[in-house]
Amino acid sequence: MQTKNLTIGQFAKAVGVGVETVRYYQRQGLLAVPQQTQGIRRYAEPDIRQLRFIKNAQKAGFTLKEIKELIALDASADHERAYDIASERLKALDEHIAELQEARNQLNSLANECASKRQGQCCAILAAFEA
Amino acid sequence: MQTKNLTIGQFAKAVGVGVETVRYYQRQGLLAVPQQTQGIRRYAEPDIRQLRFIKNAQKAGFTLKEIKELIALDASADHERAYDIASERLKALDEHIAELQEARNQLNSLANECASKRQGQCCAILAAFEA
DNA sequence: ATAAAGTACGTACCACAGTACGGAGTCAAG
DNA sequence: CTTGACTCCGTACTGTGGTACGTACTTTAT
Repeated sequence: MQTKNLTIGQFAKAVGVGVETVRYYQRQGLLAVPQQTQGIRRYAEPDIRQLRFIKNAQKAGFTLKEIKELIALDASADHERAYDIASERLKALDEHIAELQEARNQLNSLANECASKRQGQCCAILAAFEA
Repeated sequence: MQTKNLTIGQFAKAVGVGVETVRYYQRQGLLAVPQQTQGIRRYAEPDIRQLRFIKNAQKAGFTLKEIKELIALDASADHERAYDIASERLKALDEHIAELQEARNQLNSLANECASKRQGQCCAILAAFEA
């Protein structure tokens, strides 16, 4: 048997989330709630793929709400809309990355400055944000 | 007069935040609460620099709690600790950027894939996250 | 056969970073 | 000298993404 063999605990562990998170996603309508057999639900491959999808989309910066929309789109095969959403997210992602890059560089030069003149009453890190 | 001339509304506007945000930061101990004259507080340059500092640090990914610590460090001149915090944040920032970069590239190739074969029942975006 | 571990479900709670609201006071312009 | 805009203050509420808790039931190992 390779289908419907996982309990919620094994299922959650397989994807690296907590049991409560699985239940939370189910409540939010992000994850299908499988039929229960004698009061216990069983999870299988499709469920794992679904949960992984959620986690991957989350990494790409989608909110759970957006992910829910994506899932709905999957069902309705609204290709156009999915593309639009992805493009939008891509743009936002690029902007966000650029911002972080900027912040990173700023912080980096501050830290270097601080490291080099390890004597003054500094502190460049604290002072320079104020500029 | 160029000192203590701004009301909270002008002050907030000068830095691009809401009045309620200013008050929130004051409650959180991130922003000094100036003396009030006849019931109205007045803000000046140092306050603006302080608020800008908070906003800049936030852009670098510091939480308000961490920013509060940084401010306290500024007062105590704990140079060492500030450097450590900055280094830590820098590392986290690099990791975060790498993650986003990864997610971005994945999402990008999905979107391209989707755009090129604009006919199949696709949808690569939705399908490929599942892989 | 019983104890420990796991599950289902509902409700409550958490951190984070604000945002909104209501009442009372103040200040500036007409 | 009143109207409207702004301020102060406290408390409450929001959204996001979970986490925890208690009760009842089931399953698994001993």
